[in-house]
Amino acid sequence: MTATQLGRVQLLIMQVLWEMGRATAREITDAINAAEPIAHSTVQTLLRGLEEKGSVSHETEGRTFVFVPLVQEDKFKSSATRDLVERVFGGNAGTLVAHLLKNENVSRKEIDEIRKLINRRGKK
Amino acid sequence: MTATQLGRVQLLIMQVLWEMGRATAREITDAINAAEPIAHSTVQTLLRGLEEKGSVSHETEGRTFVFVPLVQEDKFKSSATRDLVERVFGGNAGTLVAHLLKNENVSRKEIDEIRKLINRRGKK
DNA sequence: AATCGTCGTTTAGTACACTAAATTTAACAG
DNA sequence: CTGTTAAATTTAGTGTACTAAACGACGATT
Repeated sequence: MTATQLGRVQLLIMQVLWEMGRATAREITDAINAAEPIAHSTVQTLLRGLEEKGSVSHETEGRTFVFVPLVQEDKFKSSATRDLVERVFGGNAGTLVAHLLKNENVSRKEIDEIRKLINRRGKK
Repeated sequence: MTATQLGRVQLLIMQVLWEMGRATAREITDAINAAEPIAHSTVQTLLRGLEEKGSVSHETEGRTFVFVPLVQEDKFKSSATRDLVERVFGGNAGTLVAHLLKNENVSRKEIDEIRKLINRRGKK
């Protein structure tokens, strides 16, 4: 069950909220506009959709809506990752990592990070 | 550029083709039906869409179409993986692995596999 | 030869993400 | 009190994935 399914732009909105903690529709529009053009009306519509889905909530502050994320970033990452592992890599996370190492350009620095993590995990 | 974008059921079809190498529409329908119900007509429609996109091709064998995959499985996996890393993990593959180890239930067996891979890579 | 079943093809409809224009609502300056 | 501005809300249009019913071709069976 992929409870936390987000579209591309919806994810952008959530990322702004995760980073800022709370934000108005206008602030979100501006933040996204720094990277790519988007209409304010679009952001508002998507926020309503996200609120319907239970991904965000809003508080009325004076006369403007301040939106806050309800879905946790980690929860979403888990959902997205599990989805990829399940659908593309037959449910085996190791296969995904193998693919990363073999076919994707992973920097030496990233590899070192991974080795550290895996060794720490091995000690337990 | 996410050239190789596939829907959920389209991916199922491709997986059948990747596994079998070549298959008729009927064979694909049967294979998917083993796991979940799907109408033969749906499979046929999706195959046409996949052919339009250039993901598959067909050869006429007697009076039936035999479909073959054009897109390579590895290419697709790369595309899907890169998409996740880019959109969800800020372009850092190490972050994805860190997430896997921290938040997903990865079996000891899979962890051993990963360690082997990473150590072999480290030697270079 | 007539009909039957199996294909591929055409057409239609639903659902959803995304986009944005149009409308309404609310504060506030003058 | 009234006009301007900026916000929220409503409404509508587009693209795409998915689903499947309806149609047509064609060899096989009788």
